[in-house]
Amino acid sequence: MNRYQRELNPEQCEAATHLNGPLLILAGAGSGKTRTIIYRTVFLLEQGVAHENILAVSFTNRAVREMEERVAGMLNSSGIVKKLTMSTFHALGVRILRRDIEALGYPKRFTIYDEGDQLSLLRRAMKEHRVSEKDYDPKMIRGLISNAKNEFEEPGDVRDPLLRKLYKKYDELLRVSGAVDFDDLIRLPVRLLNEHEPCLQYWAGKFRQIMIDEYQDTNQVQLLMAQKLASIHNNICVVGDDDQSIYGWRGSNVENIRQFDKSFPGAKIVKLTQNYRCSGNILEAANHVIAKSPGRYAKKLWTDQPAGEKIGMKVLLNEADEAKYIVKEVSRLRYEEGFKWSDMSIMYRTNAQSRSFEELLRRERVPYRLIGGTKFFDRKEVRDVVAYLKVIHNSDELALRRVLNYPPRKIGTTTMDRITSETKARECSFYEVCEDIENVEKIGKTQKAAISDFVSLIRKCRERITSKENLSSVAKDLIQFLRFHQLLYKEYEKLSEAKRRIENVESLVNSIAEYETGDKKTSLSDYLERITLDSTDSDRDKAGDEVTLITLHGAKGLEYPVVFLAGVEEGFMPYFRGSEGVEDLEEERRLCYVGITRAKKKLYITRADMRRRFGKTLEREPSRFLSDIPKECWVWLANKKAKLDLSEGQKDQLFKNFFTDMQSMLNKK
DNA sequence: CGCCAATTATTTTTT
DNA sequence: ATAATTGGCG
Repeated sequence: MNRYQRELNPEQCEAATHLNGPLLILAGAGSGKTRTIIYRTVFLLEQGVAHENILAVSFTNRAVREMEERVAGMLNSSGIVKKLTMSTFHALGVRILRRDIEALGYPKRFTIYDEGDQLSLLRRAMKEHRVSEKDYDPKMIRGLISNAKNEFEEPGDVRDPLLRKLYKKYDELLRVSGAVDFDDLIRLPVRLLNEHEPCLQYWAGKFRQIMIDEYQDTNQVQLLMAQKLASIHNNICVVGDDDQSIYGWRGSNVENIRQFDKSFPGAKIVKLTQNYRCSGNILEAANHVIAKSPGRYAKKLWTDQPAGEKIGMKVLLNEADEAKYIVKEVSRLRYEEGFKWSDMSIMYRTNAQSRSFEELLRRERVPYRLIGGTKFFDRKEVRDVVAYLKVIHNSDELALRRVLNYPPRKIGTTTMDRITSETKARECSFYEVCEDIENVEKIGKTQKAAISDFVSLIRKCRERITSKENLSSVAKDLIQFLRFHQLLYKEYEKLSEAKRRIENVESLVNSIAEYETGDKKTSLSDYLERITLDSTDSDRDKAGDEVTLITLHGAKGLEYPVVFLAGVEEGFMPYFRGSEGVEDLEEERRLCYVGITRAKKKLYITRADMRRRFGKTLEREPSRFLSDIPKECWVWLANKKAKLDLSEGQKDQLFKNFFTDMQSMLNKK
């Protein structure tokens, strides 16, 4: 018996030791998916596939890091892992583009625009075409353009004349800015692979073995990319679970995984159906919820674990009571049942639901970490500082427009518009006009002085950076010089709000300093690219002993001994979007399934009868998915009586817990 | 152009 | 409920 047979179950082993031809690994929730692909990577290396010929792609930086760490752990060498290409789809796209993008007429040193940048650019496109933002919501148009790009449609392919016009203009603006958006990071590499033979030869030749994780989340253009990359060696292994496809509203197409053997003829399919995560009752409930889903691969997860505890259901009066109940239960599990804080997770559908839990957890001094919400680098105050860095880096016009009058320098729309028209007259960049502002007509004296001060500020920062000064110290001085703190105090009435934002600005400086420590070569452009491609809060992954608050989407791929599914009501699960009602009921069902299958030992399902939303009180009904959970799997939870008579062992535990709590509190300060 | 008051949107989200 | 945006006025 070899190592693979010994350490994997028969299905996992079959998948891990598959060598040639397309392979689909249908990996049910908790079926040891990651384990299987780690073993397969090692297997490939053992079979003599060279490191540089292996590509592993996933969606999130977190998943990539996990894969890297676990492969390194198995090989006892992190040096080898560096030669494997493990990457997100988007980071891989960047690599392909950095090599050959000039063939498409973009500059080699293109910049990457995130969603916010996209929106600013689109607004300008709409302005130029005199399309009113009142008539057409830029966010919606952005979504439509994004859909078109993800379907690999060029502007000319778009039916709707208005959309065609805006898409075209938007792409033109990207081009003159020397920028690409997130969607382009997949779409343009596909164009290169299609149109530029040397590019195809290089990449499709290089990757003899390709693995793609979370394949159920791929969209049309990602499928095209996969097909192109696999077109020479035809060794593509995708891993995923159609039951966990929850990103359809972002353009992912569950049919990609359901029709895998159509995209890659002759594909072998291996199903991993043994679940190692959930106890019996939890898995039983999950199986019943998902069973109704139409068009899925037939598979029923099974476990050899005992039935375990039944799922606890609880109905509360309102969201405050729901939070009270859960937080009390969390504490009880910690102090009476010996769970760690980090064993427990509270999950909900929308980020806004986290608030009531946060407030109470803070009040009760329960350590928690909140995952998701407005991402760190999307916060206004952080974006403002980053915009300065972008201006310093390459005079990026969008960034420049953002900060030219922030902090206020008496430069308003009139002046901005005049500069814009000057760029057209002179056929030069926005920044170049600013540099030569003295010779621009019709600009006020005050404005001219302000702009030339601004330009010399940027110049000074550039000089300091080219003379190898630390980025973080330049940023620090810049913030001080701009009197950013005072600005924030002025901008926010609430002192606590201003302080929070100042903290964020400080965290940004810390993030730069952290980036600079270590022996890797660092540069401003590399830092900026990193934060657009990997917006992971640097402290998000550091695991302390904390209760996790997370949305169902964020929880995919995670597991906890104890899960609280909160707000399991019509409106949240399934989610009602505005007046349109449910967007995709089946996807909502899958989301519910994802939530249930996160729990290993204990699952609580709670809901409230009433809820305040946008300041109005609403009556809430139980989620329709609850009726699919068999009666034998769950029980109503009563209010717990305080336990008065503790055993000696329990008292001892309580004391220990108290002690470690104090310790961690002190460490934090 | 800056400031204040009124108005309006915001609550799925890997990159 | 709250933060961000917009519109009118000085």
